[in-house]
Amino acid sequence: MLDNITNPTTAPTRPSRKTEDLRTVAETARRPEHRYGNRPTMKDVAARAGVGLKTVSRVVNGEAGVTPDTERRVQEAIESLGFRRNDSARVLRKGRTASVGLVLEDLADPFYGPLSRAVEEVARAHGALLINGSSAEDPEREQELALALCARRVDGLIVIPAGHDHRYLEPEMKAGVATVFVDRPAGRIDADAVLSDSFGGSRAGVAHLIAHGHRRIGFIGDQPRIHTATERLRGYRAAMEEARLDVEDSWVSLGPTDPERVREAVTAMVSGPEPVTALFAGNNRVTVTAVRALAGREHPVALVGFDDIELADLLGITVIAQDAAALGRTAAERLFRRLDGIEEPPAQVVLKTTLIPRGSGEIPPPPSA
Amino acid sequence: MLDNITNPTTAPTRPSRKTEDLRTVAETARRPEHRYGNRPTMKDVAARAGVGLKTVSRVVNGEAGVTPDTERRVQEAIESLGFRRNDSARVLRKGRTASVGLVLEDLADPFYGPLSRAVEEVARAHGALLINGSSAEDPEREQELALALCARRVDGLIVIPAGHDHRYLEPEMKAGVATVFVDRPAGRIDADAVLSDSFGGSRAGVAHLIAHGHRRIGFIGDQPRIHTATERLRGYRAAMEEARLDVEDSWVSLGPTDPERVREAVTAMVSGPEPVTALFAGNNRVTVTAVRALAGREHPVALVGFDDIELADLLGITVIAQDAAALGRTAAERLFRRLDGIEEPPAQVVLKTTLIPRGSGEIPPPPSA
DNA sequence: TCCCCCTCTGACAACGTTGTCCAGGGCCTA
DNA sequence: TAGGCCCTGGACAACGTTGTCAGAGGGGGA
Repeated sequence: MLDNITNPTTAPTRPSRKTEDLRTVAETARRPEHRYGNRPTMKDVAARAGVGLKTVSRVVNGEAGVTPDTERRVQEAIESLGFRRNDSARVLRKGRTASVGLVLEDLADPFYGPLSRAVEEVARAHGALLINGSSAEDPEREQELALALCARRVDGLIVIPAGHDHRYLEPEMKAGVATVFVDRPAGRIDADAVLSDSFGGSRAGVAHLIAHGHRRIGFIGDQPRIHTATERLRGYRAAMEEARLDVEDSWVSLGPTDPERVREAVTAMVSGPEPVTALFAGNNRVTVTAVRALAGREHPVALVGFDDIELADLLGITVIAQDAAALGRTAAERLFRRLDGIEEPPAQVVLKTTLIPRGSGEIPPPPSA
Repeated sequence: MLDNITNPTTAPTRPSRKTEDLRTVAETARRPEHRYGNRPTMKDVAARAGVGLKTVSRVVNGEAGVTPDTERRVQEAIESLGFRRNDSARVLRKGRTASVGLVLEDLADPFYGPLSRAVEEVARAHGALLINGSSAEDPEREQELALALCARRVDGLIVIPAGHDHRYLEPEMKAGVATVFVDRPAGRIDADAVLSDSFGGSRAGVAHLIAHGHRRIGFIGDQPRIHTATERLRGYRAAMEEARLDVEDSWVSLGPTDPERVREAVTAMVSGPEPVTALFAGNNRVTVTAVRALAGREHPVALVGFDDIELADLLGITVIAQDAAALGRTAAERLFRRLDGIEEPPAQVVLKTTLIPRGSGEIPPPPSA
């Protein structure tokens, strides 16, 4: 898949007796035009400056032991040739790439933007670049991406898991790729993870609704194979149980979070003879669709959503906020501590969530209910 | 800056007469523990499988010319050693990295998430990975990032410029780094660019307000050194001029888009003896703050914002929408066409914007005005 | 004057992979 | 059975950089 590095349809090796001919072909093939566009190398710089290769290397890397005069000559040669060090070669030689990989679900999701940015900032502070890819919630794609990053020899990997089995990363981790999971724990391996308190947050949100008088509360969440989805459902059930409220099957809906599915689920729960009076939305996408679906209903339905959303303050949406940037930052810091050689057993860090009441969660149930 | 690839404080080269000693030191240093964690190489695989190096390479790359039996032996060796090809070395040898760089302003900005994702998808379709970095609107950081990416020998570069002088990229582009600018044009060099129609969109938005009866319209935009900011202001002025409306100095405010500054600007414009009756917001961040600042005012102020925003439909905010994903996709496609060797003169592609009326832009001015 | 040491410099190998080319063996044909 | 061809496999160099080490040159002390 991620494999089609140019395969420049090599000239058919038709045999020939004349070595000169072959030599010519070889020479031509050896320097295809787009090979780095024939960029100057340190060797070229050295030749131009009339110094040795290693001296150029020293200048480029600011190592000590070069006379000012020599350094100047080298610098001039660098300037005039437009030389730029080839970090690919450097990486090969040094064994560290100064880059980390981030596998997330969807870079376009407003939840992951700040997370990714936070990781990037920490990486930058450590002089590393960030390569990121979206798994689109597809375990196979997650694996493909993560392994491609390992093949690039990223120093570390931050993964927001789509799948539930990460044993495929074991050889990589053993080989020294620092790995931290975020937002969801790793499956079937022992690894660092940084999570939000989905269970606790959800329980608090549902308890909030119960405290405002609701007894019939619906839960709409993501697909059950996603860890946070089931954790949040667990929080919902826990809160209901603690209030000694039964949960009817029709009050719970897990599944894809596309608008159509969510809209249907919302409509089903708030209609009928015995509708729910409040909804708990399992993530930002669900919340958004729920708000749209509920807008303009005559009997307002209370709503609490997991994840904060831009403009939620203006719309008065009560949410359980998690700090995406903090997730990313914490994970990245842990990653770099590992890269700095600190040995600790793998651990899970759980970040607290915050209930932000803004109105939608404080709507009381209709008197009839 | 991006330079601190491990510098493993080399053992002080204290001179010694005993060559054996030095040899030992050298051997130890040659294989520092964390050098790829001593990963197996093709050589190791070859030894284990009892075949030649090149044969392993052939198997790994799925090249023809290996007997099924040999292939099986090699595969087994790969499995049992946990071998994974080192793409760093591959890249060095092949000259193409199958990766592209994306320099944007802020990955956490909801406008850039979809853009970045779109670039990623196109890259993925071409078997390339995406390295991205945020310039934080700092020209120096943009340059640092772009050049670091070039040093990594990315095949191509997509840049959302923060600065106005991109001559620093000329040697890179000459050396074959395909480069496409997005959202804003390149400065002082001739290069591909994919833009939204800031001028036209802004003009249409302001004309929309004028058509609804407004005569006193304010413009709040980003810093004047940002191309889109001045283009949108130009669109504002054009619309006003076409309607033969004078623009008072106090109606125009350009500057940083942090909430404090924007809030002050909004307040200043809508207060006083002769307030504006409508506002045009120069980008998503301004729009958001403007909506907050205007919320709860007794006399509603009309508002049109540049960039669509999540939930804007529910809040009834009229916007000039641009398609961030299309920007990214178009730019990436152009990039890969260049990488495929298509030679065309650099061109600017301008994508249309869409006016989406949702209410806030259709509020008439108060009768008194 | 000679020797030692220190500073600066460059030759060389190595990083792990792939492209080129050659060799050996099996098979087919004459 | 010999000759030629194809198929498979391997030796080797090269990609561009950095670490090691040795040599050249100069200065200072004995």
